[in-house]
Amino acid sequence: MIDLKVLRENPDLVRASQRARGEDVGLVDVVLAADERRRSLIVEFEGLRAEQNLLSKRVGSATPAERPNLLESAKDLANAVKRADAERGAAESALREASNALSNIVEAGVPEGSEENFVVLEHVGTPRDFAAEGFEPLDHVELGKVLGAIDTERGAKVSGARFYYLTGNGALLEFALINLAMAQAAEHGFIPVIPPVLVKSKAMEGTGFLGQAAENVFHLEEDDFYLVGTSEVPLAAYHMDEILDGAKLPLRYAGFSSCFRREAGAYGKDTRGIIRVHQFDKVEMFSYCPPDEAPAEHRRLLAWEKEFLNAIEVPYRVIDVAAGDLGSSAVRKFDCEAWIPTQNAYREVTSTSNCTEFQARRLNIRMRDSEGTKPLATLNGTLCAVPRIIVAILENHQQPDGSVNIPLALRPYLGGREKFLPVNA
RNA sequence: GGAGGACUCGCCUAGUGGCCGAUGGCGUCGGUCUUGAAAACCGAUAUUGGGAGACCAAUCGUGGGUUCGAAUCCCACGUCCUCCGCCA
Repeated sequence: MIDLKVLRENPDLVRASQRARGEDVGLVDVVLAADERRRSLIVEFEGLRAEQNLLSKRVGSATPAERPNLLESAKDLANAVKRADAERGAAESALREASNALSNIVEAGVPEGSEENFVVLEHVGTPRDFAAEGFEPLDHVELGKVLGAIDTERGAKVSGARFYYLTGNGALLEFALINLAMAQAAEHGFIPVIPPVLVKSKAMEGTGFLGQAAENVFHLEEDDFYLVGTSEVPLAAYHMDEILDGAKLPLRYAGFSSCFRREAGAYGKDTRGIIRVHQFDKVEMFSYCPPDEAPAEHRRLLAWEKEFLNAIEVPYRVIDVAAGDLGSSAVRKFDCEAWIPTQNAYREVTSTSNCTEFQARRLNIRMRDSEGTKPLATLNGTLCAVPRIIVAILENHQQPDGSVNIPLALRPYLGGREKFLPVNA
């Protein structure tokens, strides 16, 4: 939810933001009207209520003789108060609904346009020249088979499309990646967290995933639970309804969890392999910080993402995502895209978003400092989304004999091994 | 699953229909005293909304209800605790 004060004082800013996102600009006026109506109904209700409070006090101290008359008018007033209260309540929910539909106000400098209008900020590393090395690289599905690491066929047999088993080397590689990521996070002061992956609607809604992203969320009808698509959700909701001590910010958490995504609207996209799957594990960074520090914190999260990608030694580029491709909570988003040789393309492996006070307002999370209490900023960033990182490692570090070199940083977590070797079928 | 009990301001707690936005203690902050600190003493110390403001309104787990008036009475739900059963 955006700041209604900003909306009232500078509606054009919000209109421009909606336009940049390609979202409904007219919503701004709907929200303004709802806000207007709500405030006038509050004034009406409170006036009546104050009158009633006075009258009630007089009833208490009235003599038996004057009591019946007072009670008579008090009764009328009580009805009027009840009516006004109901109208006020309705106006408040109308405003909430309308303002919840508004996306966060995009940061100045975000590229205009939609998905394809991103701006490349930098390239890190150089893709290998497999032709020069004299062999044709295998894709991660084939490598996964050769190494006994990924079993997509049995994943499909047991659970359907977009499911897979990580086996042997694949499973060990996941554990190593998680350990490396958590070690890095802890070193930088993140508190490691293993959160619940089933959450109530309040958590899902407050994080902003029940709006435009709702179709990608698994919902357990019978128990009214939602399966999280990222530990961002339970990490953001962790401090729901709390006031945090400003002196202890930024507060940083690194959450490890399974993530579940319906991938609706992705029919036919990335159907091969484990680039786009319904279930995967991920280490996610999450930060609560003062609003004025949010842009700097955003850059720090990006730097930590790069640190991890540097450690696994794959070429990647960093992009500044265009306004039309931002989530509703985010004002700006940087993605890191790893080079995938067999696709001859950079593919998203991490993503970091600055959500400013948008989520905090919805989740009722505030900070207290010398200036009082106010909403704080929340930011998130991927540290390690396991399957995509596995794809990047296997494809980029493969050797002509089908083996895969293990990046130096991962070796301590794999018993010192230097490479994954093909297994006999 | 069954039976009881609890839920009040950062923490603990008083409060059974109007004198209660709410007592007291702890903690925190400010002051007096002190070379400094501690102790003692004095004072301050919830949140939200409306209003330019004096102020006004709301909030005692949540939502309903009774009443002129609810922290207080009634109903439902939630959370936690204890006991019993069941499962491991």
